[in-house]
Amino acid sequence: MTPSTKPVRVRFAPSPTGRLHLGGARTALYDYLLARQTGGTFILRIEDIDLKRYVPGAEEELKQGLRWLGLEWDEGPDVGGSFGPYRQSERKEIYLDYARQLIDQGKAYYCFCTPQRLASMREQQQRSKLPIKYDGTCRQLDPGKAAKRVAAGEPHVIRFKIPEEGSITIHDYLRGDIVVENRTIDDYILIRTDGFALYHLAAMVDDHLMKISHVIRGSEWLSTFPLHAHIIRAFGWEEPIWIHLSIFLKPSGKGKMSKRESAELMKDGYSIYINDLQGLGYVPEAVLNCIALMGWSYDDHTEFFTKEDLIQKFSIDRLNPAPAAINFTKFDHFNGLHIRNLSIEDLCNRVKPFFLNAGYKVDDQVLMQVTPIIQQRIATLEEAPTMAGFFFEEHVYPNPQELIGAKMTAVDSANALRAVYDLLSSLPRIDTETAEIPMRNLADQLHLKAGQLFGIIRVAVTGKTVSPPLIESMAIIGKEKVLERILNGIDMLGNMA
RNA sequence: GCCCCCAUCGUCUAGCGGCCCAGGACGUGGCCCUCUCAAGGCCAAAACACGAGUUCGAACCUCGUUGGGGGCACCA
Repeated sequence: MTPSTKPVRVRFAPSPTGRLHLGGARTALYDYLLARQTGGTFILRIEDIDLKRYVPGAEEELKQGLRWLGLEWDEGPDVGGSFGPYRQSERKEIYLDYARQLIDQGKAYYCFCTPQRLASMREQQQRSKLPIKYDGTCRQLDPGKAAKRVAAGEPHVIRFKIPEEGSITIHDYLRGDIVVENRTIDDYILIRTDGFALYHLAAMVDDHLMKISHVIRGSEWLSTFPLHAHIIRAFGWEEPIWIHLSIFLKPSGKGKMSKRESAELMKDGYSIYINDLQGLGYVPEAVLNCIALMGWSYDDHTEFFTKEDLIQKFSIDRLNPAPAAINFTKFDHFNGLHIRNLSIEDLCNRVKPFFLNAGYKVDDQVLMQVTPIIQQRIATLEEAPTMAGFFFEEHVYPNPQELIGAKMTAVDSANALRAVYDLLSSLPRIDTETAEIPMRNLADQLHLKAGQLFGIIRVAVTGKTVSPPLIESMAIIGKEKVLERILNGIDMLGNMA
């Protein structure tokens, strides 16, 4: 059994400096699932302490993405909660207070080294192939004297004092114990010259104050994990359960997803950004299903999951720490599965904007009839207009060459179409019941294969060589328009002969 | 360069010492169904990175090598 049958408090803590991508969404999803299945709390915290990196609109996009995926947060911006504020930019003083506590206890110290000095120090270390690390100059300073320099207004930062000797054992839920020598850990800066905290302090303080029980984050934090544990232990706080998720690799499996790689993907109609996925015709159900499976599995064969399934079946015990490459073709497949899992009405609503966007005037009555016959033929919603746009068009413009049946001449084809016209116009209406058998019989009479005959009609009526089932399509288009299009096809063939 | 993490089909993964000459899924190839395209069904090719060790027995445990990844900021 999962150890988390008690209600958890988990947080998704993105910095609003970039867009919400699949990796972030997956972290948020796991947070959400854990919270929902234990009756716990899912918190959204905006990590925007660094105002210099503020990106307008990023927070909004982030929230939109989460909402689109259906990952509603219980505490955070817009919804409040009793552990706020939930934006780090509004918590500056809190962090300063805690940093000063560490100073008082001798667990942190003031540092007056200038950025220039640090840069040249690093350069030298790099040249001598030494580990790159603060050299500890200000660590030796007398605390009293340092305090006086601070009081006098000398620019300074606050650094955490890592013990010189020994090692620290930290525990990641997926990897077990990790032992790190203290001498390899840097005396990281906690508070900058401008008084703002850095992530390392801010996140630990917030997690503690917000009573976070499980920290789920990317494995890029693994290298500063020992520092974080040191900070928490310096305060004497209880540690959360740490779960470091693997990162997402590019589809090739070689290297992490980069900006450049994303641009390449966009050309193929794929994107790692949640807000793009919506426009590309992906349904949130499929996105959730896919990212859930990147690093988590239920058993050796079950792969289709709805959000409710996931809430019920997710378990951190079945998480996999190995990095994973995104497989977009599988993404398409899952999107198809979830599209087929939708009710007709639901699918109508989702597909409509894509028809509108493609410039079609959508008749809702027609759409209701069209949707069932395209449901199993589209992998993304975006494919709907190209597949079925002709249903909403007044006229259709076939390629004359395609009007000629397989192994037939233009004259043969025109004759066949004429016969079809006579047949169909004699019917009270055109649908599978009334037209299927007569049409097949006609093909026989003309010594044609059904496929040959149907092919010609298909091109004349839909304008395309590939379409939903012919007779069902004609039933939707209606007798009048069908006959009109067939006449037009006969004309086109006549002009060719 | 230093620190840390990871390692099963092309990709996502199951496997936690004998059930595995390794199971599922996507993709690929073939067949069936079929008015085109799909969907669906069936079949096939396709992997335990390498080397030592532990053990009666290793994909599973240990060590090393190799490969991949992350980090080394007054970013998060």
